[in-house]
Amino acid sequence: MTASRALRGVGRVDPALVERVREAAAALQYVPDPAARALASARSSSVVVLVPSLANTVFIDLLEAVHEVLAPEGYQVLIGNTHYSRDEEEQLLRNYLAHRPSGMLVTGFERSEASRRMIEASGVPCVYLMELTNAPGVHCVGLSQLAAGQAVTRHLLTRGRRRIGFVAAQLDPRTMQRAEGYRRALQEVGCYDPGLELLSPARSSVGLGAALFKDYLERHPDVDAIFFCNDDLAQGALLEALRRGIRIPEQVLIAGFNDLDGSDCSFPRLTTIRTPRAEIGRRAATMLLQLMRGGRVGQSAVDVGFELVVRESA
Amino acid sequence: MTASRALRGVGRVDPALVERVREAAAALQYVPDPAARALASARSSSVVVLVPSLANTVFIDLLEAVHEVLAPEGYQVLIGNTHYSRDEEEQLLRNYLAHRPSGMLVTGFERSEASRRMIEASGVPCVYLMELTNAPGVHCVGLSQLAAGQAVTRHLLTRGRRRIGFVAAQLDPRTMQRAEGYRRALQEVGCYDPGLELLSPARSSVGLGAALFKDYLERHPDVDAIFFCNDDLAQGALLEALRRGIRIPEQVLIAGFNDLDGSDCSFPRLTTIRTPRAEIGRRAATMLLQLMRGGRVGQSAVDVGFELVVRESA
DNA sequence: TCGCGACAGGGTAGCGCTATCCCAGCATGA
DNA sequence: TCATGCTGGGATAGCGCTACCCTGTCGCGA
Repeated sequence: MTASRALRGVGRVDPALVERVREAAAALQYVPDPAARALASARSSSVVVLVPSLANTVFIDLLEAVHEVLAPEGYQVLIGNTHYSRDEEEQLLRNYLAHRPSGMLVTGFERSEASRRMIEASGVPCVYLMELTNAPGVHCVGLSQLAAGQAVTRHLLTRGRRRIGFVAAQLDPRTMQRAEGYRRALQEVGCYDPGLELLSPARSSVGLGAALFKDYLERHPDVDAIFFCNDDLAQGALLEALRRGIRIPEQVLIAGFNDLDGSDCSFPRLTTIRTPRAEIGRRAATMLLQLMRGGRVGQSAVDVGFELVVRESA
Repeated sequence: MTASRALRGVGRVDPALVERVREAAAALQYVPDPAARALASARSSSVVVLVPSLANTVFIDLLEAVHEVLAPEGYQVLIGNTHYSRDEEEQLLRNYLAHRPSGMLVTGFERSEASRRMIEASGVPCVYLMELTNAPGVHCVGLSQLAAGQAVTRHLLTRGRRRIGFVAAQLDPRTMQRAEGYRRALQEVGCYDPGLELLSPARSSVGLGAALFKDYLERHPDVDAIFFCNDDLAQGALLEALRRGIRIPEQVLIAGFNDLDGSDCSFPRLTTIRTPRAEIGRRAATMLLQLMRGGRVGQSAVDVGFELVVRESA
């Protein structure tokens, strides 16, 4: 029992004894059995992180930051990929909660009622990622996707454009919030035209961006600016424009979202929103750490903001 | 005990009883405790996968495929990111092996002696990914990176080019094997010039590709073809060429590696090697499944091959 | 001197499963 | 008839930790 306490650094053990126990453990190459630990304490040292995709580097950056904060504290990060599916998320939750994680980080607020109940009933501390809410007692770190979408659209408006399109894929909740920001910005100046929205449920990719851009121009030859919900789509559009001899930004302004790899050297360079996903990961993990230790956190909703990066494409 | 057997589907239990147990479990919302299971059986239902990076989508595709095979069999996939570091890999192995995984999938063969010994001593079935060896008793699924590098270079030679450069970043073992393929192909025709290799240890990215391409042209204005070790670098080079008015493929042929997202619609479209990483994941997971069940596998080294995809850039 | 609390250290009893042995019942063949 | 083996089902004893409680010692104030 004393050895257990010494190694875990809990309770009061003579520092000299702690040292001796450490040495003995090292000499014996002793490594605690996490299964036995979890069984005895009804709590594992793992933290579950649920993200909707690994193909979008936004979540890779986020996971990286989470790992950087939690690994040194001795937590195991379990990555769950929901593939943007409520059913898969529910399945993952069922599986992972059986492991009695110490904490959870989950993306967004939209999920099945069963998932919601499982999170609630588990009593496991949980921090929500990417989006914000002011519901009391809900811990979250994110940014207003709506405000960011609005900012992009307003920027396009300040450039004098009025026929501004919105092209999206994947159609996850955050994309739809950006769409809402786009709508509001245009409604404010009386320029909103629902016909200028193109929403594709397909998986986002550079190739899809090129294809959607081509379709879009055929349907709306008069468009003078397009806001793509993610940079990969916008990058594809820039390439397609190049191929078809459409001058960007002269003929059409192009804006993206997320500032992904390559957006700073595309041709032309892409105007976009830089989302601080590493900071989201870091702050969410730090907040979770406080919750897991039973502490109260100062601010339960942290807005990390966003940055409009104006480059040549708009 | 009978209930345990019924739910796990092992041993001989009357089918009618199995059904009754299932129903009772469902009614009670019973979920087995994985910690207790692991403690009692000295084996967890998790499989560890070690990859060197999540930023390279090659590994995302691979993980996806692995998950698709193992999840339905009831295995938990634990993702470990070694960040191309031997020390981190060693740390991860130490941590993960304590969980007594049922199996492991690890990338490549180059690792610290301590890591090698841990894998050996653990007795956990292990399949190596991405590369090939004909060492007996070693299970691996991959492709000859050397042959692939050679194929790209030979293709550039068939296009009549002789001053062929090689530009690489990250410099992981697989990149160096591609470099070796490049060298051999050129040596075969007496065109090898070590001065035409540019090896950067920096993290691979589109932006880096653009920067390296610029540097490279300044140092080697006479180069007539460049083989980039990864598509992101090559995509960056294409963009930089566009910016500087360098005509691809007329002035310089550009070839990449991996056929990543966007390479099929870059300007010009990128000639590259398509690596079947999803197949690697699938076959490695399937092989591991056999090993975990104690079965022998037919072929211990599976070569999934590669495909030269000839597009406009070369 | 004594009572009391603080403190370091340790004993005991599980946590929820499964490996292993055991047993009753039945069919089989010599 | 009985030894034999097979089959389905169950009893028992841990797996390696930690929560909880207990003991002995020491310092301090009354």
